[in-house]
Amino acid sequence: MDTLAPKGGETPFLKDEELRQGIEMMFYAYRDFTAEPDVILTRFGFGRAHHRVIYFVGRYPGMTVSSLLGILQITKQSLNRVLGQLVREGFILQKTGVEDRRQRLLELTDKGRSLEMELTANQRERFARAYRDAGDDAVAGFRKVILGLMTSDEDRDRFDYDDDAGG
Amino acid sequence: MDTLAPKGGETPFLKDEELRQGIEMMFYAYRDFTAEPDVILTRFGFGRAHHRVIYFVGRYPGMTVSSLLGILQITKQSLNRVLGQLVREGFILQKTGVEDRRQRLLELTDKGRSLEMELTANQRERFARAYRDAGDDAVAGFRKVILGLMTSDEDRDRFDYDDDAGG
DNA sequence: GAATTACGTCAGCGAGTTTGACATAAAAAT
DNA sequence: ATTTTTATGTCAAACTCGCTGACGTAATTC
Repeated sequence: MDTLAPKGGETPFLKDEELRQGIEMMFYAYRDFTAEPDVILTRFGFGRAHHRVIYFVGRYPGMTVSSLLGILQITKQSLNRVLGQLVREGFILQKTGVEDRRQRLLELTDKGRSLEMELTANQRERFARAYRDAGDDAVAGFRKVILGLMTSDEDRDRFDYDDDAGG
Repeated sequence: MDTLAPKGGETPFLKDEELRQGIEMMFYAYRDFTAEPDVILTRFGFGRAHHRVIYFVGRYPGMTVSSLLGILQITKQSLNRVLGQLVREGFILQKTGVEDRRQRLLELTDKGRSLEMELTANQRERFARAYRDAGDDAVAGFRKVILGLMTSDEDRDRFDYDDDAGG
């Protein structure tokens, strides 16, 4: 980094600068957040898409293909290439649903759980360090803001958030 | 969403649950954060990579190719296809450096700035809303945590952060 | 019995990344 | 002045990962 200075050094409008910093912080944080798992994944011939599938199946054992599609927001064709690979290679198990036999309930095998743990360990440590260094109040603020960045309440509701909404 | 409940409902270990929520919040927020610009980009036949280039060139006018590579952390071959496209189509201008004539200093054309504004408007609004709803203290906490998620001080130093580090 | 739902699959396309090798021009080092 | 390093660009091949569109099957619902 050499002669780099953000444009508008005289802060003609503080708000814009503040918001742009938000945009950039998201970029840098996400870039670093995914970098190390990506390295592990290449050892298995997998990519980031595999990570996401493994992560969410580990998180919600017995989840359906539909709900996974709803979370990832990709097409079933895109998912199926990745998911099929994980099933064929023994990382994920599909069980026919009991109530609705059309469903294929997904869960990790031991092999899958092992990879999930290795991948997630890094990201957990990253958050543990950031949370510890920032302190509890900062963490509460972080959660408030990042939940506010999401588009849908459906996603926000996955987290126990206490907005002023709760009467 | 149907019968989805995170594994470990009895919170056998609060920490793990807290950290996993962090991981997931990052995923959902980033997914939504990029979704709408992606739609605009397809109108121009561009992708997310073009957005990043346009954004950072707009942010740091006169930046070099090297520093852009340093920020994006991709290979020059990857960058060059995207960057070359943006130059050929008149969104970005390359000027030979004055001090170092090997450098190609990058800046947006009017056309480029116009697209940059359209793309960024959405993300700025998203942050404006999230920041406003969360309040100043929460924003300060958000910044602390998300800066802590980054790997390098070099990136943290792009932001005016007041950690206890500043003796 | 017909319509809908959950899931899968074949085929093709394109963006975006990678590695590796090579080329040119300018600057820096000797 | 020559050599080495730096900044940038380019050719080629491969792979991930998303997309659209079409079609198929089994199970459920109407």
